[in-house]
Amino acid sequence: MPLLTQDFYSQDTKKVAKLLLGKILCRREAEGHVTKSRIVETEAYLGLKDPAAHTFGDRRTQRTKAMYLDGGHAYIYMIYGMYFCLNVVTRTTEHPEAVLLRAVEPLDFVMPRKKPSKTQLPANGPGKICRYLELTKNEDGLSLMTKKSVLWIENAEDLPSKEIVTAKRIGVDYAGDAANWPLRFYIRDNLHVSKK
DNA sequence: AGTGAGATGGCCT
DNA sequence: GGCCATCTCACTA
Repeated sequence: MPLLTQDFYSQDTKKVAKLLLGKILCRREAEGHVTKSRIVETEAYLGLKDPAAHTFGDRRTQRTKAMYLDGGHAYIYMIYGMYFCLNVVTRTTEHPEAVLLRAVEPLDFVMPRKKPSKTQLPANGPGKICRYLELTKNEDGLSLMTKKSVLWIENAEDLPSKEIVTAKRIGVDYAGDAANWPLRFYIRDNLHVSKK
């Protein structure tokens, strides 16, 4: 499958967040093997005018530098001192916006016969994605638009809109009314979506 | 099944 | 010093 290009990532952030559902996140391991996962849950962060976004009010800091790159780069930051979260930067340098990846479905996943264990559902949360794919600050700012990178996203067929559920974002209660904005998207009935 | 605390560090005022 | 775009485990019942 072809990679998603600059044109794709430059679009409206909310649109990109929806379109990313079902697309294939690819991670090249140290040995050259490529781990592939399907994106099943995302959240849009609308930059300058979004109180929940790190770039709210145009705050340019060391941490948010990658958000000011063109669309199609990774923004990875540390949270709670021990986890990392992976975002896809959208739009252009004047619009520091991004899509948080909240959950992916490992493509070699096999439905267990009995009860699923925690280790069989390893990437159903933003911190768990980075733990699963071993992503850290080292990968912050990397391009997602070339296979020469260690991280990229391949295209896949767009999902029908009835398979997409829209909801409030998680963990942003501090952001006032913005906490209620419908900017979280996930694939209906997908087993790998993060739990409430 | 539901609640609560602790881990742990960088960023921001 | 306080607050996080989180996760896990221990505790109640």
